[in-house]
Amino acid sequence: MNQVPDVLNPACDSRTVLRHLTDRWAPLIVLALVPNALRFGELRARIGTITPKVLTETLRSMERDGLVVRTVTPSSPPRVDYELSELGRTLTTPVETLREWAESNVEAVLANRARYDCGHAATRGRTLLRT
Amino acid sequence: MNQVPDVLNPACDSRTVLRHLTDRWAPLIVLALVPNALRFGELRARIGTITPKVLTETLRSMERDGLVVRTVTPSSPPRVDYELSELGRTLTTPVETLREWAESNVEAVLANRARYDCGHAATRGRTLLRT
DNA sequence: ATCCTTGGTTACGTTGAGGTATCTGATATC
DNA sequence: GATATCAGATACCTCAACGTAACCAAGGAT
Repeated sequence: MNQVPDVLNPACDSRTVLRHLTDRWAPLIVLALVPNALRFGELRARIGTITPKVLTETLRSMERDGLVVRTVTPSSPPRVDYELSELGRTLTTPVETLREWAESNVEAVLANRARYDCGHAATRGRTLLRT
Repeated sequence: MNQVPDVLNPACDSRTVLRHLTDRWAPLIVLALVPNALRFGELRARIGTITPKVLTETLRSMERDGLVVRTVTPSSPPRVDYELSELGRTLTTPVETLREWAESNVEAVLANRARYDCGHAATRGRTLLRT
């Protein structure tokens, strides 16, 4: 359909894929699954603040996209493992790159915010550049 | 405060930074500004579907984080240019990496979705594995 | 005079992602 | 029996993000 996918083209499906990758929890799930497969409960604990409902939803949609493989072991208490698919594993680099940026630039960003908030309490509203 | 920033730690600020990077429009704005600075209207046209309100909001918060520099030229019709800051430019690689993933895997993802939707229309609801 | 343009602002309405709370089904253990 | 475990399901609610529509100020062009 589209000759060359282009995220900057609003009609291109790649934009929805990008959006999906940048869902609130998807990057964290990918990061959590990079080292090894995890069970539902482990994944939940690893991420810390996600609710079971949202975790299920996000995992389902990632499974649908073929990023994650869900394996059910029908034992006495059921056991369900989630792991990155082959395609999902190719996300490792992009997501890790993002993670590294975030982690190594938190301080800078927080400092910028503080400076901005401070400076704009004074110059209130109008963009200076007088004359 | 935090010794080692870790996105997988719910309390770590790096998580909010990551979340901010994955705002709906932020990645697209970064991508649009990589080649060169753009005026408000150009940026809007480049992205295609963003409303002025949301564009303003997103640009303001990116300016606050020190990712984008806003330059006002008080001419007759006002002129405002937006460009990536030095810090913002360091986002080029992470975001481009994500973009490339999205663009080169759209087809695969769409195919996976189709297969999933098809296979699960039949097996409806219950996880098979009968007996 | 009036219109056009640029880069917004403001007030308002909507929606869907995400959260909360409670429940289930199958075993297994106490 | 009673209770715990695991992996969710379900109903319901909230809120912040996002969208829509209208408006504005200043100067230049017509």
